[in-house]
Amino acid sequence: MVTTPAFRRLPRAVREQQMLDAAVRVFSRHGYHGASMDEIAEKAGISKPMVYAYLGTKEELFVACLHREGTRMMEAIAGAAVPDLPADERLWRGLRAFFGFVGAHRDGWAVLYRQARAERAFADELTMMRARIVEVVAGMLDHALRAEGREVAETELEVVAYALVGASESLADWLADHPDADPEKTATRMMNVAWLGAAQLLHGHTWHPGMEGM
Amino acid sequence: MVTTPAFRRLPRAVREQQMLDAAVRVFSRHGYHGASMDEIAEKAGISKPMVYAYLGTKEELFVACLHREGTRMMEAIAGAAVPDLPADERLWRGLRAFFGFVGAHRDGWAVLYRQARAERAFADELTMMRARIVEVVAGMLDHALRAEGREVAETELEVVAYALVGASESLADWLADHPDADPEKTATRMMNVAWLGAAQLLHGHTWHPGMEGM
DNA sequence: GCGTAACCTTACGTACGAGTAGGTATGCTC
DNA sequence: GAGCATACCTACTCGTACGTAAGGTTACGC
Repeated sequence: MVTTPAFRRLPRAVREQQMLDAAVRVFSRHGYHGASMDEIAEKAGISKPMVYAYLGTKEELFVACLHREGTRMMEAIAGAAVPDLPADERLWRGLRAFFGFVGAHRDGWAVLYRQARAERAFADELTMMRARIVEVVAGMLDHALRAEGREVAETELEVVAYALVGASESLADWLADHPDADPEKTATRMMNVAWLGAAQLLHGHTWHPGMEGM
Repeated sequence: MVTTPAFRRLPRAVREQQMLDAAVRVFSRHGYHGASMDEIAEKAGISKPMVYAYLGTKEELFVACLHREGTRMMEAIAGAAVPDLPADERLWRGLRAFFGFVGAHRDGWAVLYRQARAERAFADELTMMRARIVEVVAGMLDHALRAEGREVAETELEVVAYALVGASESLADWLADHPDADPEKTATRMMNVAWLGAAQLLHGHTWHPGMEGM
């Protein structure tokens, strides 16, 4: 008696994606520690040893999730913020893509990101990803500055870029916690804070202690 | 034979503080889950049942840490940002106090910010604390706006405030990871981004889609 | 049609860490 | 200096979940 098995065998590449899908869902629901490999396997419709065979330990699995989702996000942003455009146009498109992505993956990306920050083991991975974005933003600012004949120390630039990226991350977090919020509007608000502040810097205005009330 | 005991008995209040000190250190080093009650007890120079007797379960212990560090931070900020000063002066003093606190209590900050965010169980506590800060910042902006006869929707204000708070948190995170960085300088940089951007808003300049390159 | 390799499973070892039972010493009060 | 409350300890239970050993099943090459 040959019963057609409910779930056919599938090639490795397909299963891996199913596992990653399940892992992202479970990790984002229960957190890194709260998630169990058993549940991930179950949600992926597969047994636990397969997960270990394909994606390795829990830690490696989480890194794989982080990597896939992070790459997707980077691609979404890179695809939108094409070079050879004015800096503000690029920034705007980049922000819109970023918030669009986060808005579309509320359960996935934002939560995964939050988890990664808490664990020392993933700090490096995270730092590298953020560094790439900060570099891009700093590059935009630098480009715009040079176009106006100004120049700013690299560290200075980096810290400002870091602040802008941080503000975006926080708004992304806020977005993830407010399901009915509009990503587009959020991006506009971020653009207001970022660009108006940056524009001031571009025009040589800086604030320093002792000039309060001016 | 009466050997003087190496560690004398201490009143409850003192031991509780020692336990909290140890807990903050351990939590910030290994994360909420990575930390073990045994290690916390050991670092506090006491045995585990005492921790349970005084501060309760692991979760309650963490909340106690969160509460103490959070209160300290709030007090540091509130003590600096006195009312009845111009908005920018208040913002500057608040920022300086904030970054000063983080610089001096890097462990406490790590617990508050990185660990508490990851765990759903502590999200509420965190959200409330942040909400209080956002409210204060939004109040500053609102005050400054009214002084100039302008008015902005409350939601708008809140999101901008949220972005500024987020940027500060990120820079604080950066500060925590760079032991040789100067809190004062970091505060100045944050002030630049925040206040120059906000000043633009105050003067009625806003950015909106479609005005790129202007 | 048959072997081989890849796919997939059940069932387990094991370690770690939260929380507790029950007992000992110390200092304070009268 | 007896009694009592409080500080404190050693040594244990027990659940949970990571990671694995060893064996069954399907597809595919030849």
